[in-house]
Amino acid sequence: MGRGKIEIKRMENTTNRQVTFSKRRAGIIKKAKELTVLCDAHVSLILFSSTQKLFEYCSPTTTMKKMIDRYQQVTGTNLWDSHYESMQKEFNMLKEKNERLRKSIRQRIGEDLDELNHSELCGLEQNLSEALKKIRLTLENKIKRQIDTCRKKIRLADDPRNKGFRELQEEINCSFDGSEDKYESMMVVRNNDHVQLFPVGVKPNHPNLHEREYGCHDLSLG
Amino acid sequence: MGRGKIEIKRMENTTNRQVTFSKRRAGIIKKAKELTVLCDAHVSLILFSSTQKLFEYCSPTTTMKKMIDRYQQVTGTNLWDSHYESMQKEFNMLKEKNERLRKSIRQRIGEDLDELNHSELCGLEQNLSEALKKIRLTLENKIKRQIDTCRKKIRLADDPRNKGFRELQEEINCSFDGSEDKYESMMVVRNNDHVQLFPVGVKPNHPNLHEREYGCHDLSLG
DNA sequence: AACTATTTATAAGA
DNA sequence: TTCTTATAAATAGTT
Repeated sequence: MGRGKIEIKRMENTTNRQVTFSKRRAGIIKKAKELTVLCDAHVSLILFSSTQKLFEYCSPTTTMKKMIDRYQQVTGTNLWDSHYESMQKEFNMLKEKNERLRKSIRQRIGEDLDELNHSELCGLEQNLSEALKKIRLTLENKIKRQIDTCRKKIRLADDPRNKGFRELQEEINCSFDGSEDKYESMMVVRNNDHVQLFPVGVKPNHPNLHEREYGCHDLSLG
Repeated sequence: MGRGKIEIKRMENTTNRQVTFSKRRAGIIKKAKELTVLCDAHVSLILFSSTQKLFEYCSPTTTMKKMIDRYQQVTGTNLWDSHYESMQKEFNMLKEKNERLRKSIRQRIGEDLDELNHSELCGLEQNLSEALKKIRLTLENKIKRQIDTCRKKIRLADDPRNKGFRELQEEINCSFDGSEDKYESMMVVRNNDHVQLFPVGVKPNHPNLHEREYGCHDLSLG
């Protein structure tokens, strides 16, 4: 049914194959709908294109699950059990992966180091060193940007041509105890190539405060 | 397509309905076959007539079970939910946890740092610093112990009261290029409070060797 | 189940 | 992709 007759065999031209799939997919789904309505039938249709895209139709009088349940009942095949098995497998794999990730983090915290041999310890040391460099750089850049912004505002405020000094000052305070970062001020201590940053704020400055804070966000391994 | 046009609504005449079901059933199954072959698609079709009779088609390149498994994988709907609801929940929780662990590791490698606010960055910095201290301490202790062991053995070997010098010497070599640690010797470079260790061995000493080795063990997040 | 007038689906082209 | 249209295919009503 078309301009010419075609042989029913795999269409070699990819574009053609995809276009034909689109058209015939629409056709078969229409047929399924008509069959449902005209003949009071229950129809479920699952299609995967050659590009692995999913299309489906299911009579509105039923659901995919009901159709499959019924299919099993009639055919006697039990699809659930084998599915349960495969799910169990996936589950265990995920668990293993999870354990490996936890172990990696524990080692990155400095625990369970005895299990590593020398070469692995060296690798870990190097890896953490580099990470630390990146983190300190990020931190430093962040501070620098904020200090710059601050300076600009102060310069603006100090300029005698500018009126509304009070309002500007308030703005500065606003942006400084930052809704974004929740700290008020920062102490930067530089020793060798190492920058240490201490937030100075109204919050009680427990020595392990940061660790616990970070922990809250990302180390809750439970 | 027929002697007359029909309206798409339930056919009231039972005989007619059943005849039409037969004809259209054959039609839709033929379409499913053609779609399979022409477009290299995977098709599964389940039909229940109004008399509850089952008919089915499945592309010969797959099976009903595979189609259903794939269907739920793609849709995420879990047809088996009612059977294995609790397992599904656990599975999803595990998946989420997994994602959080990965993110934590990425940050500990120095990636995705922009997502952290200042306080979190400080915490991470402190956390890594401390971990690094522990790792370096462990590494140093390991070396020290090995050097001590070595010294003892040499002292023993040098003692003129001891016979079998050659055997002892071999034992020393054995424990030194260690089945455990797979390196032959170590260079310890101390600068400030920072100890850097360079394995000196027969293996080609690529600058990123450790990182890659460690990566093999613990950073394979896939 | 077979026939056939018609409708419908669609292949190729725009 | 979407529309057009000539033609093939499906099928409703009939036998």
